[in-house]
Amino acid sequence: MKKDSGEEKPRARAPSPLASGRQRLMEAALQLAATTRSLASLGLREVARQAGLNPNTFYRHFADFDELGLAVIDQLSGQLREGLRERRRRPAEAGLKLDDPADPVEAWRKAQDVVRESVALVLDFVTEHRTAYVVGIREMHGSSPVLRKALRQVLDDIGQDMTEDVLGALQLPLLQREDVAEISQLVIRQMTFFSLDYLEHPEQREQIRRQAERFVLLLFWGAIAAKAPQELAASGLRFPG
Amino acid sequence: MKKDSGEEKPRARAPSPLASGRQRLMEAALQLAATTRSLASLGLREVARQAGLNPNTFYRHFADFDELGLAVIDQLSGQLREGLRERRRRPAEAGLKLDDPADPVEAWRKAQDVVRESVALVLDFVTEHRTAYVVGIREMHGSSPVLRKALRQVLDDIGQDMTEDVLGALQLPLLQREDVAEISQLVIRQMTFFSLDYLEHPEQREQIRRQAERFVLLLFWGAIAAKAPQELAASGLRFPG
DNA sequence: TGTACATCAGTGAACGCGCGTTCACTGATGTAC
DNA sequence: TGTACATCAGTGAACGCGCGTTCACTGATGTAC
Repeated sequence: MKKDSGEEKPRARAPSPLASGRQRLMEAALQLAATTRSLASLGLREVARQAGLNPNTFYRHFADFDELGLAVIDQLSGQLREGLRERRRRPAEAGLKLDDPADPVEAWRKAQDVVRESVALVLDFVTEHRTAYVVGIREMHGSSPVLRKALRQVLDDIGQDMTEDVLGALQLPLLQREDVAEISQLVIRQMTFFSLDYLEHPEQREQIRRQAERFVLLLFWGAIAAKAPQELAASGLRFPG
Repeated sequence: MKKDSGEEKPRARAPSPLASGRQRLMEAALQLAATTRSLASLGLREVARQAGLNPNTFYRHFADFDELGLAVIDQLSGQLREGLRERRRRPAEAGLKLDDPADPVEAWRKAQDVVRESVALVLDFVTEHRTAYVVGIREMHGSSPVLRKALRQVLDDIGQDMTEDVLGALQLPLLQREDVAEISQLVIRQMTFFSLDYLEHPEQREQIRRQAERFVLLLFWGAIAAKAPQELAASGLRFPG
């Protein structure tokens, strides 16, 4: 024996064919959920057919249909959040210092650039991962409490990532972490609407992109003005547009 | 003959049993959609069973299942929008005049009251019409393009109602109609999240209510501060909270 | 007014079909010794 | 190293069941004349 016996059943096995049956079933389910109905209403045979497999092969990988649904959502969640994280890795922006008397105008212009880049990142991302995104949003409002909760959590996690990003990239001394966190959640949620509009109306993409940017800026502007209207007025900053 | 003949087939018939078969089928579908799956994935026999009718009776009222889906959404849309309209009818509030040097503080306090009442109205409404609301939001993100479009339209219509309300109840000389319309759409969309949170977490209702109020105020504050930071600072208004 | 007819919601039986699930089997691959 | 065995993804046939849909029928009610 190579190892002490009795610990646990040897489980290590070569992953072998990378596009395994399990993966093919999950991709088939995602594809069908995006184009036909909700995940929960898909049929076992329907999914197996789409994956090019015998209906019974399903049982080699999943005990029942719920298990496949959860596996799909799990993978999809990781894909959404990790995809966004990866895209976001870039040199941190120089800080926006609203209380820096040197050049608040230039600082605010830089903040606008950050917002513009972030909005573009999200919209490009949903375009690239359209299927996963559409299904994710759909199931977030679907009838399965488990999936619903999981996907709400994904959205909140993304909101937390955004909070860290903003705190890292911009120095907004007037806003505290909790203010930024609140705004981040509002922005992430609103972006689900902008994103779906963006996907469904390719001819209005530029307009939707601008609306989204304006919304984000409006919230930050409002939050800063709520904290310190005097300082904002004194800075001489102008809201864009 | 009682009337000139040939005009058109006489169609008038007594509505007879008010809870007619058609209505019972629609209510059964709505109930099932709220608790099990999406409208599109319901079965004809399933709905008939829930309605206490023979499966064939379905064909007396609808050609196919899509027709029932549309009828349900139609009724639901009217219920949502009309319900909100009816609740809103009340004496118009006295105006908020930010440029009125007399007492902008008092005017802003009144605006806060309006926001508070409006948010409460929406949250009470969704609690009361929970089934219709949940299904509506679900189908707005569902897989049927027809239903999706119809429900987005409902949301936009409600946004327009809100725009008229705000323009009627508050006098915000710094904001133009298009500004208010933009904010209204953002608020209505964000309220779908607040509303679902509100329904699903009864123990956090007061907190969610406050978050929603704060969001609305933040947007208006931001829009005013974007247009006229100097005037806002000069007015001496303080953002609540 | 009566009478014959059309309309319409609803019923029950029957159909063919696709579904989820079970069973017995194959063939490839990793593991024990 | 060879050999026997366990594991596992995948197959094909078969099952009983609920589905959507069709057909022929009923009984109530409104309309024509």
